[in-house]
Amino acid sequence: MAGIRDIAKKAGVSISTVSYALNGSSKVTEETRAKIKHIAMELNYVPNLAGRTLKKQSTNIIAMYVADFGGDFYSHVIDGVDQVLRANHYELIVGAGGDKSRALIPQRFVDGAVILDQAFPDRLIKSFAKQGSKMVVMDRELSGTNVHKVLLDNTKGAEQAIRALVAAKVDYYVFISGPSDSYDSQIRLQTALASLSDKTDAPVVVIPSDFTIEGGRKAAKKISNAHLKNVGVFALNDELAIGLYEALPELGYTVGKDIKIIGFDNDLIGHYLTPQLTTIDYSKHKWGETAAQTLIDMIKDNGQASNHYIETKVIRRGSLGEETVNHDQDRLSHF
Amino acid sequence: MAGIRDIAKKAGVSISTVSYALNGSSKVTEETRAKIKHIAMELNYVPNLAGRTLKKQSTNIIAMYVADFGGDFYSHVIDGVDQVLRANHYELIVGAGGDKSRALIPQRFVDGAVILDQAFPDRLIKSFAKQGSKMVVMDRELSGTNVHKVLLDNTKGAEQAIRALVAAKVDYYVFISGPSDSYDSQIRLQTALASLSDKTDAPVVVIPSDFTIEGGRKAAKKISNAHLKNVGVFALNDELAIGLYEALPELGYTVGKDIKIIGFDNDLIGHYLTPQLTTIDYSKHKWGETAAQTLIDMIKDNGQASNHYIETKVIRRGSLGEETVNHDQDRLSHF
DNA sequence: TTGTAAGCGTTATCAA
DNA sequence: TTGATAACGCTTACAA
Repeated sequence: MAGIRDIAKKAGVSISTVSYALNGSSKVTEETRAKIKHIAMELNYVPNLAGRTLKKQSTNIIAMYVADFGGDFYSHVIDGVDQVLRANHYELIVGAGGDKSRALIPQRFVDGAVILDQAFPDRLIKSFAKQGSKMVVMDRELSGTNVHKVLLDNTKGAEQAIRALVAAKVDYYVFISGPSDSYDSQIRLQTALASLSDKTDAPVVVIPSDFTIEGGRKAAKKISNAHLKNVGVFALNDELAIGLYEALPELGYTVGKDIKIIGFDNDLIGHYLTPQLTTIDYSKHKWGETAAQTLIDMIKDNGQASNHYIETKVIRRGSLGEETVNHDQDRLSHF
Repeated sequence: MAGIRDIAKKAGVSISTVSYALNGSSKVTEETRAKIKHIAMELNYVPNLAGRTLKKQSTNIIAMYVADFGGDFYSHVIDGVDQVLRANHYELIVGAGGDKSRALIPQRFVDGAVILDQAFPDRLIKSFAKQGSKMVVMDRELSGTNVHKVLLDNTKGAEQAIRALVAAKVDYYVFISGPSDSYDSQIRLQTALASLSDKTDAPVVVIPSDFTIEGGRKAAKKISNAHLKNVGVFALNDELAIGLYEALPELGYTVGKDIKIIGFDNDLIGHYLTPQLTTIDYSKHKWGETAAQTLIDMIKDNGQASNHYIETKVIRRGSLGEETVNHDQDRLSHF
């Protein structure tokens, strides 16, 4: 492992000259710089990040934390984050969850963090912030010094979902929720309940679930057991809706006819279901971009940073019944 | 940012005592240790990783590089990697692609790397290996000092696919390939061609493509333009097959009837297509586990490390025609 | 233009 | 059992 000293020795100069030459300082002859660069190349020199970090107290690396890598979701968000960071000369690493990788933040191995992982405790975020680490959260109501939030506009999204569902003229309503500690689930459910009671007196059943396909299957059984017909379901995410699609046929329901479904997230799979799933869409990519930009603003400390909300819109497809479908917008809707 | 010196000062001891106390050395009274730990906690002390790394020359962090985070694929592989690393007290970070994050390897920011990204140049891997970095590759034929490979058994998988396709009794064969620089694609295509010519003299058309859904759509048009009927398609990955499913109906084809399709990868979406997609499956999770274990063996240098191949199997579903389907094994097949 | 030397936060050797 | 100190690889102020 060649270091700066090896280069210095071989070039017959001091280590500071090497450092200057390699870091593009103008204090050095183009001639010596050339010589030094040549030798560095020969020796396969790579600067040791630990040494540099120790001195500079910054790494230009940003960490992002996600709950998992599954499904057609995180990839777009991460991509958005990555793109903006790259344009600003930051490097992105993604934490695969777990306690130890979270420690990279206070350990100063990263200059900042983007958090989209409900399992990342509020307590830790607050404590890191107090110690001066900059963070952007995408999954909770939390902001203050060193923490900003960039959230999905769950409220608007849930309202749009309810409006679409009410327009489908059903007799009963069912809301299937996510885990109780999910911020998204809480807001969507709360808004949906309020919004529905504004519009109709029809009965609504809430089925607590967990945002998984399996949860959707179980919910289907509950709906069937309650003998509900002509029912409108707001599945608070698309995975639940997928589970419904899997279980409903054998329970004697036909999606789009005696059961109308709207989801949330515009998961790619919804496009392949029959009938296609009506859902609430938003730009995952832009969400990521905005989060990254906010973090950069915080780090550069130019006073630009602020909290943000990401817009939602309805993707109308067959699951609410044929009459409401609009096929045109479909193909491009995943981004 | 409290450091080890702050603690020492406050405790009225030397910094070395603090270091010993915090690192569980037996050279220190339980009493002083308790006192020091208490103060450390009070000051929100977190060891600075750069300082520690500089001294210890290892971080216990492993990097994994993937091409992207999309689809129902990487999550399982990453999960397998993560699980094994965690059990061995290593931390996983995932590189979102891009030049700079690759530099983390020679910079000794990480103790080793798992590479599943065709865009990561061979040249770099070899050069890093020469400088002493340990790596496991999952996407190419490359091994030697400091590099081992853990590969999918593409050969066996392709043979299985061809055997299944031939059994479906078609008149023509079409192979749709991935990008020409993809190792997986190369092996699958090469094996498929050899295997088919062993079994039949029926004509085979090779359509070069790119492993994307869009690529599959385009391939469908080519098949239609060639006026092929009763054709058996080996889509070298499932995304291509999905593209076929999207485009074929409007071209007058019915999957499972006049066109039989087999894919590769067992993507989750294949389960939701009509008819369900027959495909080649393998344990993505185990693949990741094996790669991680191999890397750990290399780092611990216990002579255990070796190259590995991951087994494949056929998931029979409707796309080869009804008679070959076996529904039982389906639900559990994603893992 | 180049060299000397201090210092970043930690660990580990040696002496007390 | 504890403390003083060198060392890790690099950057940078200051001296030459």
